[in-house]
Amino acid sequence: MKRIAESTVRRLSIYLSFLEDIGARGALTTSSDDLARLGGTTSAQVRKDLSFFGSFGKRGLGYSVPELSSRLREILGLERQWRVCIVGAGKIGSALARYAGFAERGFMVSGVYDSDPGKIGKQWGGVTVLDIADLERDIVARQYHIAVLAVPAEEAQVLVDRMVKAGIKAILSFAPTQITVPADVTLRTVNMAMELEGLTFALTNRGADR
Amino acid sequence: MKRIAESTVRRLSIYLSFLEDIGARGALTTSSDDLARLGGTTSAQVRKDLSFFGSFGKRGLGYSVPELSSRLREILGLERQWRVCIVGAGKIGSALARYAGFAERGFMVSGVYDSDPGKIGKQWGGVTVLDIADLERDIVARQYHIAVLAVPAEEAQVLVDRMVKAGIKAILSFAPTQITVPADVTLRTVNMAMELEGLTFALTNRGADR
DNA sequence: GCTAGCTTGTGAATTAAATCACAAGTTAGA
DNA sequence: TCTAACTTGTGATTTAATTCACAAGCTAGC
Ligand SMILES: NC(=O)c1ccc[n+]([C@@H]2O[C@H](COP(=O)([O-])OP(=O)(O)OC[C@H]3O[C@@H](n4cnc5c(N)ncnc54)[C@H](O)[C@@H]3O)[C@@H](O)[C@H]2O)c1
Ligand SMILES: NC(=O)c1ccc[n+]([C@@H]2O[C@H](COP(=O)([O-])OP(=O)(O)OC[C@H]3O[C@@H](n4cnc5c(N)ncnc54)[C@H](O)[C@@H]3O)[C@@H](O)[C@H]2O)c1
Repeated sequence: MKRIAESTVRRLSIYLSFLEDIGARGALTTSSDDLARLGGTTSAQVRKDLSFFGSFGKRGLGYSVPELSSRLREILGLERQWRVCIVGAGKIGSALARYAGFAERGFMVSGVYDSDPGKIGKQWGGVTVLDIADLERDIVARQYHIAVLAVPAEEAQVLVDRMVKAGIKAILSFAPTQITVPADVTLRTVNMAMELEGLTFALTNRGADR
Repeated sequence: MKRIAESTVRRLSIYLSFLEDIGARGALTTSSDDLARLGGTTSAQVRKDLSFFGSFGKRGLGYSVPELSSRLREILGLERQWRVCIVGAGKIGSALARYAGFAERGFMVSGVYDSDPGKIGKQWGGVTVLDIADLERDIVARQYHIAVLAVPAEEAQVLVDRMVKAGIKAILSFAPTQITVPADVTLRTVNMAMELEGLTFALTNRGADR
C-alpha cells in the first residue's frame, strides 16, 4: 500500500463525522459531491481519498451512508476500543479526563497520572489519579494504546522517553515543545500557541497577501 | 506579496520558539542548519521560509538570535497585545482561561462568556464569567481581536455567526464540527478526536504502509 | 430492453511544496 | 591583502498533492 498523506487521514475523519451526522438524520446514501460540500473540498478529492483504500461507491448512485461509515471506521481503526492514559493531572489534563467526547468515539480513559502527592489518589469522574512512578509498570500491565501528555513543556521529553521505553506507540501531546520519538512511535502535538499565532499572522498580514 | 502557505507560518512559530529557547540560554547567533535540526526540517526549508519575508541573515555567519526573533515576532504579529475572549466556560474553557501560557505570549484573556446562570458572575483566576447575552456588545465595546470557542458542537455555528456579525475576525474553535465563516474571517479548529484518529490510523495501519 | 441522467474511479495534467545546488557574501587567520 | 572555511539566498529541479476530465457503470422510467 502506498504511503497515505496525513492530510488524507484528516479528511477521512471529517468525512466520517459528516456521515455519522447525516446518517443520524436518516440519510441512506450520499455522494462525493455532498461530502465535498460539507467538508470544504472537491468531489474529486473525496473520491481520490477513498480510492487509496478501495472502491466503496456505486456509479450513478453514490455511497451507502452506513456502509461507507463502517469502512471509514475500519480504516481509521475505530471499530475497537482504545485504552488511553492521561499523563499530567493539571488544568488541561483534568478537562481531557472528564471529556465525554472521547468515550463516545471508543477512547477509554483508564488512567490519569501525576507526580503531585496532593493530587494522587483523588477521584476524578470515575478515574483515580495515579502515581507517575507507576507509569511504566501500568503501560505494560494495562496495555495502554495511547498516551495523552499534559505536563509542563520542560517535563515532556523525559516522560515521552520513559513511555516509549515502556512500549507506548502513540502519543498526543499538548506541551508546546518539540518532542522527538523513534520512527515506530507516532506523535501528534496540539500546540495552542501556534494556532493562535496562525490567527495573529492572518490578522496582521490580511490584505498584504491573498 | 505572495500568498504564504499555512505550513510556512507553522514553521515560523516553531523557529521562533527555538530562538527564544536558545536566546534565553545565551546564544547570540544561529544558522539555518541549527533551526532545521531543532525543528525537524531542512536548512533549505528554513531559508526558503524566511526568504518570503526578507533577508535576515549574514552569509558565512548565520542569523542574529535577537534580531531574527524580533523579525519573526513582527511577522507573526506578536509585537503587540491581543485581546482574547473565551466563549464557553466549561471544562476546556476553564482550562484555557486559567492557562498562563497565553499571557506569556501576549494573549490577554479579558472575558469569558457562558449561558449558564449558575456560572455567570463566578470569578475565575482574575476573570469574571460574563453573560453570553452581552457577547455582541462586548465584541464592539471591548474590541476583542480573537475569540476562543469552547461550547458544545451544536452551539458552535450559531455563536460563530453571532460573533462574525459583531465584527470578530479571528476564531479558534475547539468544537469538533465543521464551521463556516466569511472569507475575511480566519478560523482555526482544534479537533482532538481527529488527532486521536490520526493516531489510531497509524496504530492500525502500521507496517501495511510506509 | 433501451435511453437519459447521474456518479464513481482513475489516469493525465496542473498546481503547490520541498529539496537541491551553487553563486555570492562574510569572517578569521596568515 | 589573500585564502580557506562557512553560510546565506534563490533559481532550478524534484516530489507531492490537488484538480481535471472522461470512460465506465448503475438506476429509473418508459
Ligand atoms: N491549560 C491549558 O489550557 C493549556 C493550553 C495549551 C497548552 N497547555 C499545555 O499543557 C501542559 C499542561 O498545562 P496545564 O495548564 O494543565 O498545567 P498545570 O500546571 O495545571 O498541570 C500540569 C500538571 O503536570 C503535573 N506534572 C508536572 N511534572 C510532572 C511529572 N514529571 N510527571 C507527572 N506529572 C507531572 C503537575 O503536577 C500538574 O498537575 C503544559 O505543557 C501547557 O503548556 C495547557
Ligand atoms: N473537555 C475537553 O477536554 C474537550 C476536548 C476536546 C474538545 N472539546 C470540545 O470543547 C467544547 C466544550 O467542551 P467541554 O468539555 O468544555 O464541555 P462543557 O459542557 O464542560 O462546557 C460547555 C460550556 O458551554 C456552555 N454553553 C452551552 N451553550 C452555550 C451558549 N449558547 N452560549 C454560551 N455558553 C454556552 C455551557 O454552559 C458549558 O459551560 C465541546 O465542543 C467539546 O466537544 C472538549
